[in-house]
Amino acid sequence: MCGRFVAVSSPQLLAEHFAVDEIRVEGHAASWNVAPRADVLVVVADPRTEGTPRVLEPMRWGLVPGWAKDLGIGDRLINARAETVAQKPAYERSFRGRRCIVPADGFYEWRTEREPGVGGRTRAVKQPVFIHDRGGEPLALAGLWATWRDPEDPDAPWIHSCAIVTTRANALLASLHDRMPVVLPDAAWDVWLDPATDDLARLQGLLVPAPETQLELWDVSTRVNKADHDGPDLVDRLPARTLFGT
DNA sequence: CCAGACGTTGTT
DNA sequence: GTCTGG
DNA sequence: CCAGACGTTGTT
DNA sequence: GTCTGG
Repeated sequence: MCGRFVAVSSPQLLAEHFAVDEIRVEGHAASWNVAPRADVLVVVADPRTEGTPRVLEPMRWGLVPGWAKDLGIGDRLINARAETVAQKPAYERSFRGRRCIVPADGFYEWRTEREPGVGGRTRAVKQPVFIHDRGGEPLALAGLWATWRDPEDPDAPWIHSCAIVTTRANALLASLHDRMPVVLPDAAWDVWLDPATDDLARLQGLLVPAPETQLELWDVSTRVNKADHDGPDLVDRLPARTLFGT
C-alpha cells in the first residue's frame, strides 16, 4: 500500500522542523513521486558520533539487511508491519537499534474504481489520492534503517537503506485501505530515534494510526501512476467529478 | 505503489 | 500470474 | 541437523 | 544473522 510518497521540503526546512544537528546531504532534488529504490532524506540519531546528533542523510528506500547477498531483497522490504516488526528476521535488528524518521510532505493511496469499458465490459481505474498534513507540515513517518555492503567487493561503499512502518488505517483512510504509514507526533520523536531506547513495548506503543484531524486528502491526477512522472501538478486537487463527467 | 515485461544467442 | 523497473 | 527464507499489499 | 520447515 504505502509505496509512493511526496518529498518536497528542502533539507534546510527539514533540518529546522525536525531539530536536526547536522545536514549530511547536498543537492538533493525534491520529488512529488518518490518510489521504492529512490534515495530519500531521512532523520537518524547517529550513535557513532559523540552525543548521537540528529542527522539528515539520504538513504535508499527498501531495506537491505546486513546479511543480504545483494540489493534485490530491498525491493520487497519497503513496508514493515507495526504488529510484527519486533519478530520478523528482516526487521528485528533495525527495530531494536536503527530507527529513523522519513520526512514526507504527504503520501499516496489508490482507490480502485470500475469504469464502463469497451463492449459493455468494465475497466479497473487506479484513482490516486494525496494524503497530507492539514497545516502543510512535513509528516514524520516512522522508519527503520540498515547498512549493507556488497560482500563480493572489498572496495564497495556502505549502502544505507530504509523502510517505513505501517499500521491499521484510521477512520479517514479506512474507505481507501486498511493500512497506513505510522505518523509520529513530535512528542515521540526523541524516544523513537534514540538508539539506546530498549523498551520495545514502549516503542511498539508509538506505532498507532494518526488522528483523523491531522490529515486531509483529495483526489489527484492519474499521472501519479507512472513512477517517472514528477512535478508539483501531481498533488493538485482534482476537480470533483460529476456523474457523467470524465 | 503502478506499469510493463515476461528471452537467448552470438557478434561487435 | 509474477517479476522488474521506476 | 541442513536448507532456505527473510515482506506486504490488494483483488478475485 | 536468525528463524522456520523438513
